[in-house]
Amino acid sequence: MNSILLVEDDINIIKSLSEFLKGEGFLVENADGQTKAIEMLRQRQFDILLVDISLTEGNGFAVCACAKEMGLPVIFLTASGDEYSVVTGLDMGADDYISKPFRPRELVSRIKSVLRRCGKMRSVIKLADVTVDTEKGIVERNGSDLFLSALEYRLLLVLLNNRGIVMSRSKLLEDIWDVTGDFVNDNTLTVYIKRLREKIEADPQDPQIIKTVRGIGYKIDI
Amino acid sequence: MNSILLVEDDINIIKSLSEFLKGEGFLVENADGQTKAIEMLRQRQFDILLVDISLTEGNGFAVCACAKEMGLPVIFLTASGDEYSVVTGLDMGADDYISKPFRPRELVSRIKSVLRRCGKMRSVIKLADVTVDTEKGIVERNGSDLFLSALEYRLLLVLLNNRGIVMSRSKLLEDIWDVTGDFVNDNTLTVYIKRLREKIEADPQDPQIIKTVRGIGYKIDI
DNA sequence: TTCTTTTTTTATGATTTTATCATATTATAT
DNA sequence: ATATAATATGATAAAATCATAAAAAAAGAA
Repeated sequence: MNSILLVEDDINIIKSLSEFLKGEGFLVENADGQTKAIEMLRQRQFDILLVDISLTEGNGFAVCACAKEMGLPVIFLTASGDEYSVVTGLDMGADDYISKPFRPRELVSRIKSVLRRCGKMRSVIKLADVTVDTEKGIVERNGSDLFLSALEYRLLLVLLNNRGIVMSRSKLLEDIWDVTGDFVNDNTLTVYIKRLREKIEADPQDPQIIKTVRGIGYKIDI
Repeated sequence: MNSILLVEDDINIIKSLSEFLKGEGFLVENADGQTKAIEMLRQRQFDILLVDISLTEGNGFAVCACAKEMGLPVIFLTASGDEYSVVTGLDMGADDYISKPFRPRELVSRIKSVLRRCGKMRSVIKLADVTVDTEKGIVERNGSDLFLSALEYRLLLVLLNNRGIVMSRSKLLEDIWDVTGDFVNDNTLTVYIKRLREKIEADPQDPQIIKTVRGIGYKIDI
């Protein structure tokens, strides 16, 4: 889970954007001005800085400089057509910029792209004593590979992408086997859950990672 | 529970899509034309508008404008490759669009994303000391799961979708057991109300959440 | 090819949920 | 106060769901 510091003075944008980014799996903190932002940068560890350069308090360049000092990637949010700021921003070492109004999904893909580019994309997820590295495609316990098959891995990823929420059998079938009807035997999923549990659960008889929600499906809420 | 107004003139799409969306926990109402849609928008409260811009009656832009006036987010359903409409639609203030044919699940994730973005995502509902998280599919008290069965949960959702208004026994039977006549024993509902109360009410003998409206049905108006 | 691994299907037993019945209780009207 | 209708409750049979084992089919590797 990557953490973001969002510096923005428009309370509405803060609310909606940070909500959206959280929904996308990021850890988001807000600062409504440069002073506060710089303070937060010093106190905590962030993976990326999103800063609105049309801030009323200063123009956002100070936070940017501070972030750069700490080796943090920066994305600028600009008012549309603010060419001057864009140029200056990129000169300042901003890694990308996006002009308002933008589509949140577009922003997310830019964030991911920047994180990936500077090797900050955190793709390692811990589930109890099991580690899933989605970048490398490896699942391990105590450093030793658990050797999941392609389908087992895919099943784990789908559950992981929806961590905390119940995935119905039909959704899982659809996501993993690309079927809308029932072209694969419904029990196939059951069998795969068993196989996956046998590999990743400490005690497959009493699964702690993958929980069954009877009548609906399965979930990971650890 | 988020409510959706679906504006679409193809009866087949209306049926299948609204059925699917209901299954995803949304409250769905349909309008088969712009005039009716605008009327409905004025009468009731919705959280989001889904509109097919290839409507035979007008092109859907009028409803969109009306929705925007009311601060309602809009998603366009477009015929594939209808780029002109897409551009115009986004200019009109549509929050997203999806082109047919689309996978229903894709639509759902877009809807959720838009709702989240504009802070309208209603997924956590509090009823006295009970919390219902419709996104996660969890009902809990003091952080501990109440483990509702699939049907108990569905019954709770239907009542919740119609919070404040009395649901007649026949309507509940229709919504939950998909029956119009009396294929299920009428008492089945009574029994399930009891079971649900036993799990969610602090004192099942004196229910505070699910109220009985004698002669009609049940309601939640807490 | 032959052997191994992965994927899918089938079969079976245990468990939980669901539907129904019988009966008790409560509310309303006469 | 009593009769009647509506709802609540408890018990039980039927059905659906899930876990598991094991075999068959398909896909890959040696």
